[in-house]
Amino acid sequence: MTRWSELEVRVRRLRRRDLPPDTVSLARSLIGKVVVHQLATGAVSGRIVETEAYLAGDPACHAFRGPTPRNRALFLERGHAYVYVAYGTSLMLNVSSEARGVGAGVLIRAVEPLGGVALMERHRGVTRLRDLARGPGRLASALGVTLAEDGVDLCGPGALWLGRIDRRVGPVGTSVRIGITKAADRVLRFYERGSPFVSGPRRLSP
DNA sequence: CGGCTGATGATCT
DNA sequence: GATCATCAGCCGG
Repeated sequence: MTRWSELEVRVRRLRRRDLPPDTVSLARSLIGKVVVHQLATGAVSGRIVETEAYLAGDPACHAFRGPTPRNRALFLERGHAYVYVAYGTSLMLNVSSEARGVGAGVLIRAVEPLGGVALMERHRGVTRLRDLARGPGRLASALGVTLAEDGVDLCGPGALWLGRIDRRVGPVGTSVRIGITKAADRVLRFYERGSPFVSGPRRLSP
């Protein structure tokens, strides 16, 4: 019989059928779900508290101008990782969100640290819990996500996967997306109200 | 805490 | 050559 330490939480893998088959529903439904990464040095995990939807036909979506070497993972069936480099320094973790051939995804912008906190602190070089994975670049760093994870199936048997835990999800708020210039007025950001682990200016997360 | 700035390099035109 | 789905650090209130 498996024993769970007091501080550890049971996380069950999400199957593809657990993911809503459209981008907006997926972005909303990922709030409260969990990202787990099993590394050689240990497992890290975080509870998703903030996402953004990037739709098919959306000028802000990287897939807007069609497939390229960078964005090809956005065109995979929903539930695959799309990882890319932003501003030359930060990696962004997304989940592809539509049928194969349709380019769209959900950016995971922030997680509440769950397991492997010491390892995440090491990855980030900071110890303040609130700052470990608040913001998409920090999140990828904390979870040890690299370009090697681009295109992996998050619903498969791999080391990087999505899960759920038995815990209440607070009310989900919405706002415009952060840090973009195209289609900047569309309300496609989702966050858990009241979570201190959400990124962005406070006025966007009342 | 909010606002601003410079660093930084991959990606595509 | 332009454009970034960002971050850390610094400054003022």
